[in-house]
Amino acid sequence: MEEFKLSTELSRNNWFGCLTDGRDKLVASAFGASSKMVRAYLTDYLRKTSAVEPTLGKDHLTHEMVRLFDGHSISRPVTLNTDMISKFQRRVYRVLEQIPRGRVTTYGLISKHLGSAPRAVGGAVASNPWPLFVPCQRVVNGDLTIGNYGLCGSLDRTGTITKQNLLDREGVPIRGSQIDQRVLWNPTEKTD
DNA sequence: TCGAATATATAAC
DNA sequence: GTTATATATTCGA
Repeated sequence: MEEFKLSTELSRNNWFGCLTDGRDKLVASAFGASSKMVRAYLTDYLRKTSAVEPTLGKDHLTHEMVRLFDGHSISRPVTLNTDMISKFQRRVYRVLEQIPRGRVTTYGLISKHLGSAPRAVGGAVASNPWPLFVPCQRVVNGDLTIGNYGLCGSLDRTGTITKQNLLDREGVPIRGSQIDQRVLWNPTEKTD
């Protein structure tokens, strides 16, 4: 039976957690105010498909999360374990990975690009298993307000604050709760 | 502001 | 299997 490892780290007044498989591929990540929330969320995520409990350990990936949390880029590439996600999720996350740092796009633009619907895209973005590594914070409302952000599965006001702070540290210009239209990125743009 | 429309995922038959 | 219900949305009246 395959081994999974759960590692956590306290930094910036937040707990960061990574769930990795036997080949050190990232199965899921999570962060939030309490270690209990982060651990519970990740073990629950694992239980969705596998009946095993992860072993506890250390991993450099949590430190990469802190870098991303600070608005920096990661220092070495990460391999994602995509076994648990749907085909549609894959299509959506491929778009998210192309949004440049310091810019944002909207649920509506992504849905147009994929020939889907905004609400369906919202669903896929909401179930992003790799927050920070896959920058779902860069997807905002069509009117360029911040929009929602779930922390360990729970949606509330603090999630939106967290999302705004993440964008701010990435260099996204925000006045009040309005994002500057100049940093809006359209998925049809060439990224190559 | 409020309701319908839309695609996907999940729970419920 | 098929049908209902719930979404990190959007657009028009």
